[in-house]
Amino acid sequence: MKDQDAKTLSNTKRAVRDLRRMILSGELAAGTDHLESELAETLGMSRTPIREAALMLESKGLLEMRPRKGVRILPVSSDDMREIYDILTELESLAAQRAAEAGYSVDELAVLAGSIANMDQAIEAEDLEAWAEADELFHQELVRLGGNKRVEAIVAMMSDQVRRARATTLFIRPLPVKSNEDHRVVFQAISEGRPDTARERHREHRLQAQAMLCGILEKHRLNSL
Amino acid sequence: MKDQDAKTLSNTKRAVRDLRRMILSGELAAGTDHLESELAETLGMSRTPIREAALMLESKGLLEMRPRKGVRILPVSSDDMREIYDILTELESLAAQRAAEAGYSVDELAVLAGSIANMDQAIEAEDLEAWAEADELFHQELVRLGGNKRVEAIVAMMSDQVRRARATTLFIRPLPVKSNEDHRVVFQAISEGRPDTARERHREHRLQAQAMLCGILEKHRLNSL
DNA sequence: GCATTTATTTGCGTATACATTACAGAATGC
DNA sequence: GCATTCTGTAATGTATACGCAAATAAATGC
Repeated sequence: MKDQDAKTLSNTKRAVRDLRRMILSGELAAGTDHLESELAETLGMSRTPIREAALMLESKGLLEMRPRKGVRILPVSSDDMREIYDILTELESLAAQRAAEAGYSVDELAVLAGSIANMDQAIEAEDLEAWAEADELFHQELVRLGGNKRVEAIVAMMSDQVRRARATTLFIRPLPVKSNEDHRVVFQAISEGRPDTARERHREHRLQAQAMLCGILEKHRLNSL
Repeated sequence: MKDQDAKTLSNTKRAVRDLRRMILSGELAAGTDHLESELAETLGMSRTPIREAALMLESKGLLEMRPRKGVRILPVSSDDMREIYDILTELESLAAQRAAEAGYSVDELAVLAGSIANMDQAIEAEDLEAWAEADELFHQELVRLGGNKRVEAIVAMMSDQVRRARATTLFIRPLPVKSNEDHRVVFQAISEGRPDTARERHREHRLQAQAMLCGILEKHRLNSL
């Protein structure tokens, strides 16, 4: 098991993990305030590791520490979503390009291929949760193949901020059939070593996803997820 | 004055500011280790705010906290530089595009124009320090005009990591005459509202800067700045 | 009754003390 | 002489205590 909970893991790291989990799951709702001492009690530790964890999550953009008001779970507006998707578009396109340039073997592209297969399956079964998970893995793996650790870190950060919003929009948006088509084309370009195509097609893919998502958010007046 | 040192500023914030300053100036050299207690004594405060500051600077990529070894000032290799410039290239190009789309007035572009003028002056006077400062301002203002706070934050972060390296390469590199030409072209495209041109020209500008800088670093075996 | 001032409370920032743990070096067994 | 275990120490991780400043409640003057 990976549950080295009270064991090797420091309290600070546990706090980071647990708080992040609670934020992403909505247990700590966007826009709500929480005293350091409350959180400390909830997680069964003192304020010190809570503060340290909060500091880290603050620089990851998940929350904000305001003197006397407690830590505030940051909501994500549709404007925020535009900002985030703009960044994801640029950096993931770069990753796609670099992955295509790297000339990976079929073997090395196995995870990417697997996630595409899983998305296809999920669509067939109309299992949106499964699709979302596979989609997440596809993008994560794509970025990993891009070979830029900093890009990886930034994309992971942005993805965290997006995750809550996606949970909401997942069941409003149209079935992502077109999306799967895009993934296949990008994959093809990478495996055939065509950087420009990979970059450009992935870019278009992301721009469409952004337009769709922000469109939904604005239409439904979902403004602080 | 902006020196609200012991006054309104908390110790943690002072520590962030001072440590950052010490790292960028080289007073805390890349690759060196420093105990929390040492730093605390140096800055005249207890370990608590030092730890909090270190945590923040860690997530900005300037240092690393390793159990028992102290705080390590992260060196920047030429590979790191490639990663960073790849990101700067993408995000600044986006900013240039967005700035051109925004249709700013001459007035709103004053800072940008001013920094270009300063660079011209600096080149004429062969004052490289002054040129670097104006160049920094140009890029910072460009990103600000792009109107994406997150891009601004990321670029600022990456710029911090680059700064030490530039101090070293500044006097090895050729006089940045071509660079100034590029800035003018990008500025022109922005003021005339031509997003594609702004984006593409700035992209080329950055790619050339990257090639030049990484070339120098590798040639001179400067591998941990 | 309203405004202004004064208490009081509450939560954070920071210092400090303590527990923990990884490493170094000594000591012991073989 | 080598490996192994033991023990001491140094630096971190965490709890706790306390002062202070801000927010709220109470009280006083008008």
